[in-house]
Amino acid sequence: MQFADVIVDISLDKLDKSFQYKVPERLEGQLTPGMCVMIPFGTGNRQVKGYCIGLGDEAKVAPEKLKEISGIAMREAGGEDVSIALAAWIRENYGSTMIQALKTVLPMRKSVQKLLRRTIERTASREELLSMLGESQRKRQVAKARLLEELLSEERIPYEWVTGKLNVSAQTITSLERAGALRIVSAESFRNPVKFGEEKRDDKSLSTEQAKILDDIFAEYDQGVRKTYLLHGITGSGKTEVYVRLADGVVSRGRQVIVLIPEIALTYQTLLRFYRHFGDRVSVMNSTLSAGEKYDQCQRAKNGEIDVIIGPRSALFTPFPNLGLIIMDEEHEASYKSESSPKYHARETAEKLAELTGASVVLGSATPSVEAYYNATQGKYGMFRLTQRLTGGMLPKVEVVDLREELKAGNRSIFSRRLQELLADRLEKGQQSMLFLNRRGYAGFVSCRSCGYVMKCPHCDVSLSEHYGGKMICHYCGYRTQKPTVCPSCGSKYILGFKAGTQQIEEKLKELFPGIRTLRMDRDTTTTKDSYEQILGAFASQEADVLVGTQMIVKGHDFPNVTLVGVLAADLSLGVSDYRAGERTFQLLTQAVGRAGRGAEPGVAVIQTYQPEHYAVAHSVAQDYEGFYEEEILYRQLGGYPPVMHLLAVQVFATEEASGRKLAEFLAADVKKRPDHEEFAVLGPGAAQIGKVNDVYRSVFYVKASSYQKLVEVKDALETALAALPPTKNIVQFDFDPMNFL
DNA sequence: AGCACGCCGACT
DNA sequence: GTCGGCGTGCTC
Repeated sequence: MQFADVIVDISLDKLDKSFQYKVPERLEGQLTPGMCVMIPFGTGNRQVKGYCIGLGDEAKVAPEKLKEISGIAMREAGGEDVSIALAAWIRENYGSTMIQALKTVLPMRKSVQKLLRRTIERTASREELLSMLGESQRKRQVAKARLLEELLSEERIPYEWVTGKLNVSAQTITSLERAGALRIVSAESFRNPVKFGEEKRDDKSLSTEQAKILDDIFAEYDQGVRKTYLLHGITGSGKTEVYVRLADGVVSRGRQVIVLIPEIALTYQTLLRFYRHFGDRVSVMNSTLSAGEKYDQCQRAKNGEIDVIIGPRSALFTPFPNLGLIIMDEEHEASYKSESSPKYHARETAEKLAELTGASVVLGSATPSVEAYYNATQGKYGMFRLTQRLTGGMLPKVEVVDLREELKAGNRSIFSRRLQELLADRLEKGQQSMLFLNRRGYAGFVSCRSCGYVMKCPHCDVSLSEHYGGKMICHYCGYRTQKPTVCPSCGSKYILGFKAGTQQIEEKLKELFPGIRTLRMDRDTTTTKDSYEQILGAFASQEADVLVGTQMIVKGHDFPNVTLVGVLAADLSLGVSDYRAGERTFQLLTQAVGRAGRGAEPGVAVIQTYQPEHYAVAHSVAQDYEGFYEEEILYRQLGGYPPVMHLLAVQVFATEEASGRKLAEFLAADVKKRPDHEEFAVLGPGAAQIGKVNDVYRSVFYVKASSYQKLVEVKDALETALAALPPTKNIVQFDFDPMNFL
């Protein structure tokens, strides 16, 4: 007798587990994991669709409770089996439950019931309702009364609102429907959520560099070659135009295109380029869309009504019938890595999806991720460069200020003398400035103000973080030590944790320049979706002289009147306990520098730093990506970090501190005693950087290996070990090559 | 989501 | 006592 684990395709969170069914003899051998099946479900045995996620020959519950699978469901057009194969791959490679993986890949299914956008409409007159209300009040029918009262003031109410907030059950609604008080109306509307302007084809002529890229890629494409290309193009070199032409070429070959853009960079300017080319054959997905609108998008994609979709990470799962190309702009962005389980990376997932559908992938960036560039140098990706600025705009002049010299000269302000001088000059000329603070460093690494020495862990080559009570802790291995009172390198007593916020900068600025008009942008001032646009809009219309902000301000719009960019403490992001610190710093500095001088006036960028000689700082000043990469990859090789080696973070979340720690220790010990333990290293376990969030304690340990596949094996073994353990409330999550460290 | 079960007030 | 509404919990 064979048994199948089936996930019920009811878009309900509570059904977040698999159910076991008997496999009838006629289906034995036919049924494989990943297939869609029809099953009798619930007390009424109504037929619902489900996904078979595994087979076994053991019944996990009382066998007499098991029902039989009715049959194999029809394969739906639109590549649903591709989605399921992709979900299975995500589950295997990133570690999560199949349910979580399916929910990620089939997010639209969640809104199926909202397809029926059900609303409740009043059908009786007010008098009739009032009499009904009186009657139900007499009968103490509280639920009915609640709904009737609501109907008196509102003619139509969304169905979910009634069942949700009003807490009126379905049967109460139906009984009122029978009484003639209301009607359930379901409407399905298909509309493009983005309005587009004039459909004007712009026939910009291409540069020779651009034309060559298109020619080369399409030459290979037409020979049936499918691969991943990395497009390394400096800002303003016309990457977007290349994307549009690539998409156009693939669409004209009868296939569809997914364009991934980090949410924050999803500007109207970029979208307009695609609209001009594709009109209403392009669709945009963003987080402001309702579930119903997202469902509409998917239906339109499935029906072949659109050729191109633009959106963030999740747009990858648009079910196109014949996907031909995936474009990923700003490929280095951290937002391409999912922060919730399954913690998939859109770049790798895009490559897998391309493999499943026979598509190509184009990655683009001005500052490629070390992973992507590494793959390109290894010959895994094709590589193209765009080295010319099309607009002819001048790259800004970059000046470096050594903050150690400032200290020696007696200037202990956040602003160096040179920056103050330039700020005053810009104020006088009526030009705008941007001041950029890297807030990542806020959590306090410990450095010496006199020589720039940063306290590091002796085992991990990452910075130690200062904790309450003068302790310094390494979050990789749990090493801890007392904070020294004098710098171990030069003996100075100016060894301090670094703390400075955008608010303080704004205040200091007002002290220094009375009457200055400032705008501040950070997580505190951009709580609503609109506030981001509002602040940028206000700055663009010159309502302020200076914009102070965190990393947010280095992306997005161009401000032609900005002629000065100040990076207040370039190395703040270097002090983070994270092997990506150098890469992130280089990317941020390069982007920040690129903000200056977008208009006719030439710009200046001032980079203040304690470590002007650090390679990430020095190379971004020189705008030299290759030079940076050479040093960075060497560091990754020596330290054994991705992409040279791979890292698996095993994170344990627990409501009881001791129980979570015990589980982490048990799992780590389990990994350490594997027979192949020489092929990897285990770091930890230790407390996570943020040890407790929402009363959940976090422990973490890391497994490091040169082969990714080995880490997948370790993860599989851990999953097996966990399944054998008595069930606890503790949650274990896996994160491969993590971007954010817990 | 849908369905059954058990609880509780109302009414012949 | 019984009827019917209402909340809760389960669905292999």
